[in-house]
Parts: sequence; C-alpha cells; structure tokens
Amino acid sequence: MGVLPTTERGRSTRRRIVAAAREVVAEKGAAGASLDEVGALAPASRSQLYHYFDDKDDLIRAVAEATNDIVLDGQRDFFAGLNTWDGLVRWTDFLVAIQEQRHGQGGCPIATLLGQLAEQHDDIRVVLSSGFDRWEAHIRDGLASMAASGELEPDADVVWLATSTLASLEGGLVLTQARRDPQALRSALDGALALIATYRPTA
Amino acid sequence: MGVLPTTERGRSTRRRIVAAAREVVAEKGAAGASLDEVGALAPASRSQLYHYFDDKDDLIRAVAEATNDIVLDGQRDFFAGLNTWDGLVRWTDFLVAIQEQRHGQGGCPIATLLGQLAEQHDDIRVVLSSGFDRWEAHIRDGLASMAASGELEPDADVVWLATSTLASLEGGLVLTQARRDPQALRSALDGALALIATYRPTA
DNA sequence: AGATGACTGGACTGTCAAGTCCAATTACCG
DNA sequence: CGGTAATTGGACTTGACAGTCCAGTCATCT
Repeated sequence: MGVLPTTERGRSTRRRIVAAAREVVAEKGAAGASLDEVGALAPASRSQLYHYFDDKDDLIRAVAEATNDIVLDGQRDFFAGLNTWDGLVRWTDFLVAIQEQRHGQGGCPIATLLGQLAEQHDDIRVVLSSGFDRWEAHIRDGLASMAASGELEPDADVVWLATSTLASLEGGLVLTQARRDPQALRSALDGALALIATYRPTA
Repeated sequence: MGVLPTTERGRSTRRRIVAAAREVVAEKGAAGASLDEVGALAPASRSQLYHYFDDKDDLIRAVAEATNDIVLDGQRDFFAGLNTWDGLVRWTDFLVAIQEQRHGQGGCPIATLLGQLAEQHDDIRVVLSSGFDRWEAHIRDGLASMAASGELEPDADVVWLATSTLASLEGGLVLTQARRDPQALRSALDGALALIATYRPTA
C-alpha cells in the first residue's frame, strides 16, 4: 500500500491526497476520477500519488476506508444517545435533515462506493462491509441498552432490529437519491421506528 | 436516441446490443464497460452500435430502461399475489431465494446503476426512479387491496407502508451485497412484514 | 433483375488517463 | 555545515477507448 509517510509533512500530503480523491470520486465516480484531477485538487504531483499509493486501486481503497470513518464520525454525537427512544428519534431526525440540506443528492457514500466497486474489487467490498458492521453495532448496542433498562421488552431481538433498521436507512437513502426527495428516507425510518416501538412496554 | 430499427433484423440486432451491454455493465460497471467488449459479446460491429445509439450515454440509458423492465418482469408472477398476506410472504421468500442463488452478489440492478450514474446523468436518474415508482406502485396496490378486503385495518397508511417496504428491500439488498449474505435481506424483509402485520386485524 | 434503403463490417483517428522515470528540493541529524 | 533520506516536480511512454468514416451486403418492392 505505498510508502507510509514518516514526517509530518508527508502525513499532511497523504491526507490532502485522500481528501481530494474522496471529493473527485464523489463527483465523478471511482472509474471516472482521474489522478490528474486528484493531483490538481490536492494539490500534489503525479509522483506524490505514486509515492504514497501503489496504484489507483490502492488510492480508492484508502478512499473507502476514509469514507467509513467520515460517515460514522458524522453521527458520533448521536450514537451515544441510541440507548433511549428519544435519542433514536433525534438520530433519525438528524439523518433526514442532512438529506434535506443536500436536496437528496449523493445517497449514502458507503453504499455508493459499494455499488461501484463491490463486484470488481472484493477487498474494497470487505472494507465497506466493515463500515456497515460498525454502524450496525452502534444501533444494536443502543437497542440492547434499551432492552436492559426496560425501555424495550427484554425478549426484543435487538440483532434483528438493528439489521432491519440499518436496512431501512440504507434503502431510504437509495430511494431519496433516486427521487431527490428526503421524504422517502423519512418514511423508511418511520417504519423502522414503528417496528421498534412495537417492543416498547405498554406503560 | 439513434435510429429506430424498422426491420425485424434490425430490431433483433438492437436487442442483442442492449442485452450484451447490460451484461458487460453488470460485470464491469457503466464506466468500465467498453463498446468494443459490448460489440464482441452481442455480437455487433462498431457502426451498428452507433447506428442504433447516439453515443455511449445513449446506450447506457437504454440499459437503464431495460434493467427496469427486467427487474419488474422477474417479479410479475408475484405482484398479483401481493393482495394477500400469504402472497406477501411468498414474494419475500422469492426475493431471498434469488439472493441465495446468487450468493448475495450483484445487489439490486436498479440501485447499482443508480449509484454509478445518478449524480452525473440526471436523465438516467429519472429513468431509474421511475422503475422504483412502478415497483412501489405494485406493493401499494397489493396493500390497498388487503385493506379493502379487510386483511388489513382500513386506516393502515398503505402509501407509507409501501415506501417503507421497498426501502427495507433495497437496504436489505445493499447489506446483502456488502456481506455476501442473504440473511441481511431476510432480516430486512422480516422487519417490513412485521410492520405490516401490526395492521392485521387481531382476528 | 435491378433499384433502393436498411443494415453491417472494420480500419482509422484523436484524446486522455495510468503508470514510469529521474532529477531537484527539502527537512533532519550528527 | 555536510550528508542522508524523505519528499516533490513534471516530462514521457504506453495503451485503451470513444467516436468517425466509407465501402460493402442484404432484404424487399416493383
């Protein structure tokens, strides 16, 4: 995977390259992103790219890893709150608000990369899959806390609910991207919430 | 959009081209699909491609339209049955069985194209969006029939349930593609079914 | 049969992008 | 300082691909 930078200057250059690559890939797609454009945006010269990455595939893999981190970091403040019903609702509101800001463009960055790369680059598929795993784990942990604290009935299958909730989220993003309408995500997440709500003790 | 064939032979050639293009695009992605490869697979020569299609974008648009039709035609036998609970369950079983056959590869063809093309080709985004619209309409019609016949409570919001169900399906396919595990789709669809079930009259 | 227009074959061109190479520059350490 | 390794710049090579062009074939109608 190329040379790892040992100096602060090198780390900064590498970071700039990955950030620029994320941007270009988001705009043009992985196949349509040219190294010239990445270099121009970073800015970094051709040999810097090949100094820090073996080849284009290697750079795209770094983009995939960075994308996982960014998507999850963006929700960090909400993950801790997933152990209460109100926190769950606030999280969904946040996700819908993001889509409204973006006018439904872009979809889920992880899923977008997955659709472009999964069938041709199995190693990248695995990277992106681990992003979903981490995401789902946050949801599952939150639901498990709710079950432990009595906010959900103790027999609620939190593993299933977490998978199902993440699926609703991802599917809602797909439909939102297709229609340029965040309402699709809202409906999908309301469905996920309603399903979880069936496991709330009837006071 | 290129010349429309007037003879049977021409129609057959055009069909072969689109079918070959679908296959190559599924394997290599839209950007990675070369016209040489499409021509070799069809088989059809370079000028046949440019006889029936203006350019590569035009061909990809035809692929998108054909993909909509194929995905929906593949479920035609089940759409009619979505007006009963058992039919709904059979439909989900069918969808999961397909993924098991494919070992979770490929995801939803419509969503895959969407992720590759939506942000750069708005016209293709609209085509694929209409595919989702038709899909959702089948689900909604089935649920509406159930509500009309008393299999669902009359106040069930079938528009919401249909959107939410399609989102679960699409999200389940995304996770299945990422993990190469159809269980993710099973969980997602079980979630959708469980939500719908909350609107079944408690006999 | 011959004319007409639909259809087909494949060589050719220009462009653009990935990857290579080597020389120049910079930071750091004794 | 002088040496050494890390880092940087950009020209160059090679190959692939989209799109063009024109000559040739086939089906059909009179």
